[in-house]
Amino acid sequence: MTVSIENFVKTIYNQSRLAVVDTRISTLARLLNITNAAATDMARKLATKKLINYTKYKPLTLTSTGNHLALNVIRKHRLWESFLYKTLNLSLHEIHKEAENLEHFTSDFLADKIEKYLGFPTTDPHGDPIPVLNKEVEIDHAQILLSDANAGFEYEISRLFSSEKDFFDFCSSNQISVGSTIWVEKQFNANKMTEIIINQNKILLNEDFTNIIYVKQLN
Amino acid sequence: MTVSIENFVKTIYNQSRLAVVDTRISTLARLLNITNAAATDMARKLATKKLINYTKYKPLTLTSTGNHLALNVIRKHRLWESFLYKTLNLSLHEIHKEAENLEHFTSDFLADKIEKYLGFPTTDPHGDPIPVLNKEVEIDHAQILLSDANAGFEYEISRLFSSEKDFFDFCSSNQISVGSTIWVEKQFNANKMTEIIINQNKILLNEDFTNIIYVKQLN
DNA sequence: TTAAATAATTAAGCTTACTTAAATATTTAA
DNA sequence: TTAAATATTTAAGTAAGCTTAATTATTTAA
Repeated sequence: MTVSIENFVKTIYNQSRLAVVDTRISTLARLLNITNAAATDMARKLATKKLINYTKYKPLTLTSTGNHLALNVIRKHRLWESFLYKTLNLSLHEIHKEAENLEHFTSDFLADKIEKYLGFPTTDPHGDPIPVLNKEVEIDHAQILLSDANAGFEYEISRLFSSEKDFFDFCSSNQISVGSTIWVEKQFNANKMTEIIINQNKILLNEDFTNIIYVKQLN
Repeated sequence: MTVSIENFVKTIYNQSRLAVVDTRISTLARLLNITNAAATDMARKLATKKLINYTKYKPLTLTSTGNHLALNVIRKHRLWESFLYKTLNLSLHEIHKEAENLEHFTSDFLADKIEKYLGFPTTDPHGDPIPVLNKEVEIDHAQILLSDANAGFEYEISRLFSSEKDFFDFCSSNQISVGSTIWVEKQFNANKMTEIIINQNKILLNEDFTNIIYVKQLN
């Protein structure tokens, strides 16, 4: 499989796991930085390879083979992130950028070695689950979006689901990291903002951020 | 730079460092598993990019830019080998195979981090020197080929210069590794074979092997 | 409910890195 | 020293993964 194909199925997979599923040609094209025409071409090609289900003008879905391929790439991505984070102490954004390249040039053999070295971790440093070969990724039901958290409760940050440098820079300058404890002060439902207190500091987050921060209620 | 270009200049570099320099089109084509026609094409292209000096029908040489590129790729290769060897305990051949892919998708930033993690090593687990950015690789004059060693002396193995699985399998099953001590029993000059004693075992090596094993005389 | 906006598709073309086949140059050996 | 062998180059063509431009389908908003 080529890098283009791996990135295409990986993007479909990621888009199909969002709260608002969006696997339209134009969305994939935008995320992959290619034209709609190129995305349509690729869709037709991957359909003949039985990696995706494709009906003209309809959103794309992965076949079970395509799903398997996507999970294999994502597994390697998250194992690399974990490995580089542990050994070289890179930042959350740095590990993502490097893993984005390495994921396509990693043998199953090497991925297994890394997995073993790390002690078979279940999540990467962003809190993203690391797929286990031939197993569907399970949803952690104890975990909810910060935008859905209730005011007046304490939560632990469990996942920072992003690949944007700006977001990670914001997180690190506000001590927002996986494992830290926060107090949800107020949900401004009208303007979709959330006020939290972290280490005595009040922060107001808008939905762009509260929709990618996952938390678990404490006690 | 593409993978094809990086591998092309890397191969020229490696061929130009052999005892018998051979950077002819047909040799490069064979080593890169492409046709002579493709190698000629690439030679013409890289000449316009000022990476190589190319005159029709003549052996290829690297420009200083080409040399720099080759060393950068080789540096990443050997840093990866060292890193995977240390952390994951892979074999000499396994680290080579993985590094062969990873070398092309490693940022300078990541290479620097690995180099620092390893404590700025000067050689990789094969004993191959790790180039330092913007410095020419120095030849270790204390080191000679096993084929040039003198009978009746003790040597330390300092480099196993190969990428062949068969060679590394042979080495590991005969306890030949970088750092081990050997006794050179006899040089059969007529048939280009060398008899050595290692851990009380006599082994007869032919020139294919004694021309890629480097040693340093002890005391 | 239909016109306008948006999205998706098709068609034609480009670049990279190859291929095979044919032509030409260089090297080797009788 | 020249004929044969080998090496290199040139020419034409291919597949992947893109592009732009034009066309067609779908969605949205008046």
